[in-house]
Amino acid sequence: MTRQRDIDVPEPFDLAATLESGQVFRWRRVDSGWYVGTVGQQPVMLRQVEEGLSYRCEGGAEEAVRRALHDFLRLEDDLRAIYREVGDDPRVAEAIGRYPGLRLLRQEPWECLVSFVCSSVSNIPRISRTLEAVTRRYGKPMDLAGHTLYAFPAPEELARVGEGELRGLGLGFRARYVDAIAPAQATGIVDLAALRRASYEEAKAQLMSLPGVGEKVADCVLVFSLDKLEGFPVDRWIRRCLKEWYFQGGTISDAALLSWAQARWGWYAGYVQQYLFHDRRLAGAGTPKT
DNA sequence: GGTGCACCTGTTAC
DNA sequence: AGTAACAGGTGCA
Repeated sequence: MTRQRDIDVPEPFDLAATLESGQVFRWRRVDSGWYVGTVGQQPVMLRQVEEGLSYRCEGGAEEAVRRALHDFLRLEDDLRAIYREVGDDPRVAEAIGRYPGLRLLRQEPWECLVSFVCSSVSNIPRISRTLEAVTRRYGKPMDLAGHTLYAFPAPEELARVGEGELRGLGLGFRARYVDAIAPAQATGIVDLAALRRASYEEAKAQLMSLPGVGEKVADCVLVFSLDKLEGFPVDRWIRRCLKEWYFQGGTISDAALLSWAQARWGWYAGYVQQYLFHDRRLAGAGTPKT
């Protein structure tokens, strides 16, 4: 039996911008403002309403889901305070002004890791499609209010699949990485949960020891799932807009851009990156080539 | 430490 | 219609 509840959320809050800003790839909009996805292993529906946020879940799970949502949506983050800290930068202020209420999410580290390994030289629609294919094929199916969704397969489950089959699902050259990372997780070579308590540098070094995980993917996993908000993923879009806005289009390495951004924005770097990325991507301001 | 290239594959641009 | 360029990068010479 599906139950519906409401939850208070801090202002500002924008569910659509948050779920559609390229942090998560398996949430989908269904009808009349409702989104369906999973939080933890639970199927959940979310809809923003005037008074806050409504959620639907399986009866009996209401309280657990409420707590999980608080975690997932990072409701403890005070966006107004963050805006005060970084809003003195006109470019950042502009992006904030266009998407007030866009929040970082606190994702399940394993799914987040696989997602961003699969993101390299790809695009959001394709990432969504291939992750959806993987979960349909190997994830446990669940039903909520007539919608079928799938749990993200555990490392042990993906470890049994094999590279060839992953390629068949559309992962391309990324299949080799996932095929190597899954057994490493399954056997505990890297303990993602423990990385939450490690320093940014230590956690990043461990992530980058995995095949298919470089600076950029590591920072995505750190910001989106491991509470390291000082991470600052430098992708094509960010590289381009930073060079253009702050370096007069000059030559500067990704490593230098990263240090510069972290020195400038500190713990808020992850938030700034997400606003700049989302804004730049939707603005479609020219196609970056390097 | 920097540069150049290959890597899958679906879209989009000429 | 055919082809090239491009996409939330990474690994390796």
